[in-house]
Amino acid sequence: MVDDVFDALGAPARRAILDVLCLRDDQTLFEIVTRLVGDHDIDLTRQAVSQHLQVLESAGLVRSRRESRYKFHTIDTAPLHAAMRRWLTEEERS
Amino acid sequence: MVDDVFDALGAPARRAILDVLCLRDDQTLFEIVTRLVGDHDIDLTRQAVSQHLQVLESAGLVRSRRESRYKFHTIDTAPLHAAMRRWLTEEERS
DNA sequence: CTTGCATGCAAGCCTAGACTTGCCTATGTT
DNA sequence: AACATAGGCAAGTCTAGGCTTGCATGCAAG
Repeated sequence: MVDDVFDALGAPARRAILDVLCLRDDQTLFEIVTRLVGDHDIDLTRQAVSQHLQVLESAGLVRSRRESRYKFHTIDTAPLHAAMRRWLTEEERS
Repeated sequence: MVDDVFDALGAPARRAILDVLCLRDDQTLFEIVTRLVGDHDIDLTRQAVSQHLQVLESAGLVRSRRESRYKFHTIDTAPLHAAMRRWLTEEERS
């Protein structure tokens, strides 16, 4: 579970997707692609971003909600907190 | 810089190395290899572990100290703290 | 000074996974 | 009905990097 989080964060493209989702919740696949190209100079196809979102979702870092033909994606930082405690000392875990 | 940290954490073997270094500081390459094989069922050659240590060191997650023919490795969690703040909200950064 | 131990360097192999291409489904619009 | 939009699926390509192999270096002990 924690390993999935670090594997997901291993790809720069997925970190950029989290950056995009961090600024605004409930974004569709097309919105994310548009912002990646426009704001991050990352030129990926829609399918590539879709696959990255699947990885992020199965790692628990992204939650999605289907609404008619749209699918809205939202970041979930909870798994991040759990993952980071792995190498912290006792007092650092606060 | 922060990207280097996440790239370094992307490989399971490197996370296991950090696990080993987390339990005890100032371990040599051979000690780390021995503990990986014994405690983590990770069977890597000395050279593989050495290369992983270089990646971890250039990411700032491991500091090393040379003493005659031994090289001692120590974990440094400071870059972790900086990296984790990337997707946290304002109040979460505490 | 030879032998053994701890590590470094360089080159090649080889697989995981990042990315694309092409086609398909579903929903909304006209 | 046709058409456009939002997304999914599956198969193939191709490169980064994880890992190995072989040799070199540096230090210590006998």
